Amino acid sequence: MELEAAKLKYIQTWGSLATSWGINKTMAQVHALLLVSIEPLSAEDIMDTLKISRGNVNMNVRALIDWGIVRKEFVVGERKEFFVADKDIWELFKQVTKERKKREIEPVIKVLEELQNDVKEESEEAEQFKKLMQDLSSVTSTVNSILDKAIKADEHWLLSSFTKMIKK
Amino acid sequence: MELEAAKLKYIQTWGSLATSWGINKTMAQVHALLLVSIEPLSAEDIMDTLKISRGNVNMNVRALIDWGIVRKEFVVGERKEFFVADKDIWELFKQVTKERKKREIEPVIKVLEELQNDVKEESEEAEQFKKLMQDLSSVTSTVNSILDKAIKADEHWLLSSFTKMIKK
DNA sequence: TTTAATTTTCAATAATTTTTGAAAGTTTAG
DNA sequence: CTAAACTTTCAAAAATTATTGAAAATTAAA
Repeated sequence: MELEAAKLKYIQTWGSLATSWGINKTMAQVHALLLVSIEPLSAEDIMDTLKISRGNVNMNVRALIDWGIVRKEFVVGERKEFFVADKDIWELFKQVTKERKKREIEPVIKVLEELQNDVKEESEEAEQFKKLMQDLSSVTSTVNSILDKAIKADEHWLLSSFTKMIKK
Repeated sequence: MELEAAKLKYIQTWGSLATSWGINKTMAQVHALLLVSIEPLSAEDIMDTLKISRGNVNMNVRALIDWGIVRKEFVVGERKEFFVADKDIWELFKQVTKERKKREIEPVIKVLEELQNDVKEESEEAEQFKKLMQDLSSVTSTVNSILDKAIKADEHWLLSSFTKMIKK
């Protein structure tokens, strides 16, 4: 397979994985494109390769910068902005995990804990509900703390430490 | 807070978490409703509580059954079908993880490996691309194998505090 | 300054996903 | 068997989400 064809296939594949995990397809594709590019790319380069509008590129590049996985880079003699994605994939995984944890998982844990505390009733049914909230927040917190460790750890922590946990 | 209000709030919260992880909101809400219900619920019960159509209930309940996290149950003297969600949350986590792994992560690993092998070119650029595919598939595989272990692990390894609710 | 290049914004539009509801299909009681 | 109860299907409508493109804002060169 040609290198360029392979790059495009990777961009497509990554885009569709993103879609099923609730991440904007274009955003994933822009990121994938920057990853496989040797040179920094301008907004126009991205528009041309992915066949998308200027506005779309701008919005998604900014989102990627917000997420901390893409950065601007200046090219000597060029006025316009260029973008690069760092190619350390483990770092990328950590960044994305960190953001999603903070934005999505942590608020849910908070609500589950509140619900547990706010129900004052003491019927059998209420106790069951509180128990369910507790179990849910337990599992959610455990997942959260595994992710926490992953974020802080060195490259191969995740696998080995997890194995230890299982074996106890 | 009233128990019923708390249940509804939980259903909402869970629905919005689902949305940001690429899972249909109604599907998550139906599941949440079944989780907080003491009795098995009929399609009509679900329609009434969530204010959604019969067709919608049918589709989403079937999807939940497909995912292996909801099952039909018969109620004596009743002709229609009733549904229940098992309340073992760890089991739920395992089931969902298993499905997503199989449907979404594994096919991506396969593509990444193919891309690595299919590019025959040996330029510096091609080598960098292959290296990237390798890194991506190694991170993806690591995540995948962690999930694998979680799925296979004994029910209680994660949380010693886990107590069972109604075990059928 | 002024002007041209470039980036950002956002209302309008397009694409996608979800939901509805009524008709068709199935099952069971009598 | 037939009829009523119930479930499933799926085309059309609604809701949601993503994208465009042109105008406004910003930046930097002249």
